Amino acid sequence: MNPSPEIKKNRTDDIPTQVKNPELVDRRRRQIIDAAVKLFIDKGFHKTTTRQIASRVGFSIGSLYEYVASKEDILYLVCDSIHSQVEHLVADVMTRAVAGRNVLSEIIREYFLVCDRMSDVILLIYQETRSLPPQWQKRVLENELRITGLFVEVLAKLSASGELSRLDDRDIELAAHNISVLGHMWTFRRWFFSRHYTIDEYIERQTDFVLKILG
Amino acid sequence: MNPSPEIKKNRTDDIPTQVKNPELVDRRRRQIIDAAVKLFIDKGFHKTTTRQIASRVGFSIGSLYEYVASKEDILYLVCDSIHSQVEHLVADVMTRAVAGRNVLSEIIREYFLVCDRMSDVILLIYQETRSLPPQWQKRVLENELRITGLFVEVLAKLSASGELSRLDDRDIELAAHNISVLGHMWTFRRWFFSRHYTIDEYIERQTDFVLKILG
DNA sequence: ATTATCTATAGATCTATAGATAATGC
DNA sequence: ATTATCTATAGATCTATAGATAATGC
Repeated sequence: MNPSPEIKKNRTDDIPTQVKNPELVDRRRRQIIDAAVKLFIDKGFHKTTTRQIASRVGFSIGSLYEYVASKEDILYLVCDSIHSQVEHLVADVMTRAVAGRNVLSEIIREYFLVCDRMSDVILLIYQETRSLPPQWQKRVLENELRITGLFVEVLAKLSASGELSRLDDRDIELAAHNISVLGHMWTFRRWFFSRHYTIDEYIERQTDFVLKILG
Repeated sequence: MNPSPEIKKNRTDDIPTQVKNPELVDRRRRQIIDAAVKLFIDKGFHKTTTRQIASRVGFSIGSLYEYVASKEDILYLVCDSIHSQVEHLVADVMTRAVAGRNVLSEIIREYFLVCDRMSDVILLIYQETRSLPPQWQKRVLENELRITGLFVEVLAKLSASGELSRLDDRDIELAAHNISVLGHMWTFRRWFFSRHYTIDEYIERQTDFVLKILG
């Protein structure tokens, strides 16, 4: 999709490390992220200890601190990785959907399914973003906004081409936020919805609502 | 509104105390809640120490533990108090609105204004509910559901009387959740919305959307 | 006597680092 | 020699409680 060569996003700029070999850093940090995500989902950030993370990765606490400078660094790596996954999935959904019929319904359906699959980590972001240092908190919020921006683009295109009713920019922006958050709502009210609705019923009814607004 | 005499809800049943005088317990716990809310908003639950809470209330750490048995107790008191405030405010909004014209718009407006005013504490609930012991977590979620239930009632009434289009029960339920969460969205995306929208514009546009669905 | 409050601290962690050791490649 | 990893622990907290003290009412 993007013609420019894939830029390997490397967080070495943001998060210093004692280790020289960049591939090793990437690999180890990936291990750290995988271990930490599970523990954070399970017990939350503050109740997870750096020792538990190290031991789950399978190396010592000393080694852990060769790859990050603080526990917050790990949380940032985790949040950034989650957003990057979600963003890729959503972008993917969109390229596939614009080819078909009923573009908007298709996108909503696929996006909500992504939210359903990722619900643990989406919840984690809602709960732990505030535990980040302010500077990284800002980054995480920018990531969130970028994902909403993908919806803005699609809605704007559909509105301009007449496939949806014409709305002003701000209505489009707001509708994009609403779609994002209604996906999240499935995750943070899961304790209720998963007992009373299937994801398919949820998708169907919410799609009808959105189409009444935009259709 | 409720004909039965006001039952003073006393949390003594849930949270044991060493202190015999019930009025004193209520008063001191109110002080503890007030101090803790501010600190939790400021630094989060885990980074607030029991000592800081005690010192902000103006008594010793020893005394604090006469009124609660653990730090989690304080968080529960805080969450419960917040929900009880919000519930009262929302219930209030509704009794006043059903008298007037444009009931639904009026309710949405007033509810969103409540969310705007209470945004710090609403955010706190989203972030810290998971730090509660499971049994109390459940209580907090029930509180949330009860507030959504108030919207369900109103929508059902309006739908039955023909003031809104007829919807089945599940659409009404879902719409009630949506309204609740769109109010919360103003609080947890405040970092974005407060820069780009006034609360009045937000209310106006979201109300138009909701009326397209229900109106 | 009883109730409420305070002081002092036990006991249990947890993060982060210093310095030692092992592995790799010249 | 250089890089990566490990062990051991300094240093800093923090929650919760035991036991002492002050205040209140009989």
